[in-house]
Amino acid sequence: MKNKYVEIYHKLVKDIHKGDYRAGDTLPSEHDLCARFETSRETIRKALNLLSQNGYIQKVRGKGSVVLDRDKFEFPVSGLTSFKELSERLGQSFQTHVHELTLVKEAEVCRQLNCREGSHLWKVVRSREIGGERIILDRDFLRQDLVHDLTKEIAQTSLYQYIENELGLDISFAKKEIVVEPVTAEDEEFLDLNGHDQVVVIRSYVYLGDTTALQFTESRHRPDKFQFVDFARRTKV
Amino acid sequence: MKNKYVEIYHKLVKDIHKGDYRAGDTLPSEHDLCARFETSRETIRKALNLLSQNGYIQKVRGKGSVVLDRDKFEFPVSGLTSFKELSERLGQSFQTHVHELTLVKEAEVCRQLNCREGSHLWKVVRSREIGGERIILDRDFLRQDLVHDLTKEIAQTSLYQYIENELGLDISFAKKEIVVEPVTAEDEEFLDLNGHDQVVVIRSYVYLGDTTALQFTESRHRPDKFQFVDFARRTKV
DNA sequence: TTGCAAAACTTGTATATACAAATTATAATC
DNA sequence: GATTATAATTTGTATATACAAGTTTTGCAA
Repeated sequence: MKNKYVEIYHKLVKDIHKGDYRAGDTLPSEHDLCARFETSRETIRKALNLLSQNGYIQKVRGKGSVVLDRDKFEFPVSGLTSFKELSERLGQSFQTHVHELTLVKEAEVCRQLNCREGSHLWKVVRSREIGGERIILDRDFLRQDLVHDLTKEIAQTSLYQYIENELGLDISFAKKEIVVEPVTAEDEEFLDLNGHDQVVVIRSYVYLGDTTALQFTESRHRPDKFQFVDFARRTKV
Repeated sequence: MKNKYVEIYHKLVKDIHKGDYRAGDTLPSEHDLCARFETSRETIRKALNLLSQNGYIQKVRGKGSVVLDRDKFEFPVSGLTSFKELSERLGQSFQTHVHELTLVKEAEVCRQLNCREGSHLWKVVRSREIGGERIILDRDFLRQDLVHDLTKEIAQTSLYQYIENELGLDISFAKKEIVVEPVTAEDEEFLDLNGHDQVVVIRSYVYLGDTTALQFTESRHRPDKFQFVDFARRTKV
């Protein structure tokens, strides 16, 4: 909360969620916002660009910044969101079971994370229980040279929170892939599959701000409980 | 191609694809790019921000703009990409079958597109054949007050191209949802399901630059041929 | 009242400057 | 040679100005 334009962004997001501005309304003009926040127009425009990128507003030249209806996609699986953040938004009772927490050497994963083939990786296998059913199986591989110590308690609460807040690592971006695959023996062991013979698999490579790879994650979801919601802007060719 | 910073963005994208800059390299500094393109630093920074948003580079303070490895996610299903653009990238033989092209009144869809309940909608049902198999079923609803005329030929080639280039409508953003659902009778009729009893469903609402809703699309994919690849930046809380 | 033109307003682009913060290269010192 | 301090390089933030382009409002004239 040190940058002025990020602060203004958060303030405006809060105002929209509060209902001060409703879908279809226009925000105050950039000029007015300059006066209100006592700052320059470029700073206001940086804040508005953040709102635009995250699907809160659509800027229309000559008109203003029109507030969009985000209700329908208030499922933030889109960005880089942790299971804990997701569950909290859902408001449902959830539970994490840690099935494995070991140091391994996986040459293939090492190669994809750009670390030495002989180096150690944390392997974490967790199932996620929501509403009494185990519907998500997470398999994580983390570079041990970046995350030295890891406990069952941390794996049970929030990996991301530990990595970002405790270790101070700067998680910055991820590449992810979503596909559908047949269930494995491990899926059958740790999930309540309810007769399903396929799972939705989200594979992610997570990177730090200095572009070093940190983590590979495979998140396996029971199909009937899976939903991915996204806001996408058309990239003009 | 009128804006300077968009032009610079395209030039740099082309250079990266050409191999002038490889993954791990740093681009020339902002100062150097100013000199090369004979422009101001802010203009260069706008171009670099586009590269960053689209996953081409990661900016590191004090260091420079590091080129990322986009090879693994060169599947542009992520943005707002049409089937035609997708197929061309895949380089495979593809074919579109138009099964239905009618004017209908669907109160439910009208409501979600924010148009009068009585107004007409184009309903387009198409199957997509790739490599000899019909694996995608697209069901489109378009507002007829915005797209007056529609022919089978247009539906067979590219709706987006017609809408953007011929009609001059400015497609700007979309909300989309990805879920897995059981197959319907229509799926069985128009798709080569190959024994699958579930399909991946992508529902999208497409909007114009002035925030008016244009289109609702339901794209149903055979699970084994479905892949969604995404680049996501962590939105700092 | 109606219609048109002008003005005012709003966002978009381009440029310039100053300083902060992080990294890297250089030089000096031990 | 190794370490440390300094300088140079590079990106980040904040501010300011000027003009372009699209929309809305105003006001004048018929």
